[in-house]
Amino acid sequence: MRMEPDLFPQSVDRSGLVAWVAPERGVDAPGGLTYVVPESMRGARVGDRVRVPLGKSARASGWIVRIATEEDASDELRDRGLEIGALRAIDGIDPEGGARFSEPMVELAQWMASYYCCPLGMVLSTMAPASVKRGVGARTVTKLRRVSIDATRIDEVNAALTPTARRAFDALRGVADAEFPVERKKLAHMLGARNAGPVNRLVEAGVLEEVQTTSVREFGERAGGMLDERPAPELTPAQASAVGAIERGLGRFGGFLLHGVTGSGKTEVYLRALERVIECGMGGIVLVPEISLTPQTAGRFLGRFAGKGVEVAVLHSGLTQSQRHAAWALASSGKARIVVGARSAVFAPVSSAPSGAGGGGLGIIIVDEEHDGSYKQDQLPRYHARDVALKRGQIQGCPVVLGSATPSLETWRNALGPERGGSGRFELLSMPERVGGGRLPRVEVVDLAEERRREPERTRELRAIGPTLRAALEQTLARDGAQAILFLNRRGYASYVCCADQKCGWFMTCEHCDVTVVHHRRSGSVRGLVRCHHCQAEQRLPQACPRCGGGVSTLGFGTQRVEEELERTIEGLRASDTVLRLDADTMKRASDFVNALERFGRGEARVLLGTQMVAKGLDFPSVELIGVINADTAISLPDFRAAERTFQLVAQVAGRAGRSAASGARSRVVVQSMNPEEPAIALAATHDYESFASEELSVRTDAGLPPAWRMARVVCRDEDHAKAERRAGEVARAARAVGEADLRVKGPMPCAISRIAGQHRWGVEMLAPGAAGIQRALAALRTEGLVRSDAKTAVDVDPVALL
DNA sequence: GATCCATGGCAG
DNA sequence: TGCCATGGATCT
Repeated sequence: MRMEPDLFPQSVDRSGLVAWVAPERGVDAPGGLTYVVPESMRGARVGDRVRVPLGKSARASGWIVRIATEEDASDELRDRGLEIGALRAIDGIDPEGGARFSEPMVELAQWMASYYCCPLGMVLSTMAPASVKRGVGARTVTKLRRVSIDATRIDEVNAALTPTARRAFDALRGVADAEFPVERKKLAHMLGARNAGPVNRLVEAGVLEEVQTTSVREFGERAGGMLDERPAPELTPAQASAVGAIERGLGRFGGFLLHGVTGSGKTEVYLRALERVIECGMGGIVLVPEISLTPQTAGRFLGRFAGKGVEVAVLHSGLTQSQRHAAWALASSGKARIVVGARSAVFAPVSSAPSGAGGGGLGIIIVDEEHDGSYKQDQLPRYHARDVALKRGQIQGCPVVLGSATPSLETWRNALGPERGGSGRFELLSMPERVGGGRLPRVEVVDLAEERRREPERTRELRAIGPTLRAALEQTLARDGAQAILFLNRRGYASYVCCADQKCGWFMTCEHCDVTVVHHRRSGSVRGLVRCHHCQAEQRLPQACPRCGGGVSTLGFGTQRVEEELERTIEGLRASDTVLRLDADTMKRASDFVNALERFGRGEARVLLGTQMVAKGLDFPSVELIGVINADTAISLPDFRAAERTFQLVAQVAGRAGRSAASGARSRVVVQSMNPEEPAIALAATHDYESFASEELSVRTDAGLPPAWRMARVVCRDEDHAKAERRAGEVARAARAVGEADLRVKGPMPCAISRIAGQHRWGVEMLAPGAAGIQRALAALRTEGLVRSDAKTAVDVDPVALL
């Protein structure tokens, strides 16, 4: 038998400790793999990033998630069939980066790994930015430290020094301990030397010694950008009472729903709560949807705290790797006590502030626009940042404030008392009025069918913008400087490519996906191309119908086509550059978006036309018209949340209007719809969230759907249709066999989009009255290896989109 | 009968 | 994730 050197753990120096390590990738061993802690790593702590041997000869990075003495661990290991003597040793601390976690964060990771069915190491890996793990932007600097010298040796040392070095030695005594370790140049300057020479002599004489310190480059412009230093306004009674409630909740866990209509001043409430947290010596995290993390938003937070000497780290997608690392380090060291960022900022190391920096830990987490879908990650681990924020608040004992004008039904239900069908878990803070007595804009819902009939005979062509919206737009443009925002949730030119002959009924679909394709036009090309919005595959626009040989036509309006229509048909928009189109096709990078918003803010364009991107948080005082070109795009999707999404979208877009006193009175919101009677649209138009929510909540409760019940979904993918179906079938059968009371298992069934990028998709839905039931069922399946999340299986707990 | 390659289980 | 054992399919 051949002996591997690694099989002699007796030969490693051991500290009598074993550590459980979660390797960064793949390995789904609950609780991690066990290793011996070598003597050289005596001080190892939970959360340290280490290198470990894995498999025959490979090495992997991972995190220590638990440490115990060999004695305490031996029984447990024996139960698992492991001998302490056979354990391998940790190689050492990962030399590449300093991504270590505090114990509460490791606890959070363990909860996520179990709740979202994801290997622990993978969770930890997503919790730290790649640049922090790899040490991008970190540099090692040699600094100097004072060595204590016996008084009797002072003369001896002096004798060996040159006169300038002797003077430096004298001056050294006057330097405060707190200055060390210090950089060579800086010390020379402090000692009054003209160059590093005398300092080097002192090193040679053994009075100073070199130490290696790693630091992350800091960026001077971190407080730059748009500083919004408007003075803190006086609070409205509703704001004051919300701030008061949050203040009373500081220092322990508690959930709050700040339900405030658009323009009710939610941000000011966040700022006040943060001020209190800072006064208490703690820090805070503010989460915002990725799309609304503009300099405008960040500037509000930076501006308020810049004057108070409190640093704010902003984590946005436009940062370079080393800037991201720097921002992380700033939070971790306690220099920045407030972190503003999108989804992944929920993991920011705010709690690990050293007490010396005045950081007593995490004092509050704020989740703005909590209903926003971008808080849910659509890759492993499929976590929801709002729910992770709540768990983190629970672990670290701080309040979590969820803010929205249109809360998700999940949150709404948690904020309602049991007498109204809720759980009463959160405290509800309502702000039903706009700041400064502004009125919510009056919303006109126009019936598109009716609008079409009203079109004059001579323009029989189909237009996206009906007479009412067109007239409103022309009136707005006639007023000096007034601007309009138009919203359409469809990219491209035309949404469908089909046979010109309706009797034929052919619709062009993607070769690789079970979806229709979208027609895009390119400048300089008349025919353009068709693109699949799921796999990005492109084809030429066909000239003839492949089924009957007839002509090809296109149907439906995308933003591209509406832009063209605006410039062609609206008086006052003939000149180029007056319409600014904002969608994923024109906005390739985060900076494009920022630039576009700045241009619109300066009035360089009169009309902003865009998709989702224009619905969120924008606040432009000269906007006097909001148009929703088609409110129905989401309503017929095969997803039980279709109505909720439609309501949120219409209400959010409408809220962009009349936000300044001057424009308030003139502001109009026009919503075009084929289904004006639909409650989601009609109630959004009257800003009646509560009626919509209570109606929708009772529908969901009767149907046994979230949020009344909890859901998890397993999707099996395979190139081979039969295999995908078979694997989904096994999952469904096993789920039914778990024997969990009240567990409803639906499927196997083909997903709403049954094929994407050549992969057939079959799903299984599990529903249970509470999260615990879902968790028990998933845990059982996980032990059987049926929900191992890999390239072919996706487990989605609390899914937000069912496509 | 030997060899190639895809698949699945496993790593402490 | 990456490695290796397994076994079925294919070539000589």
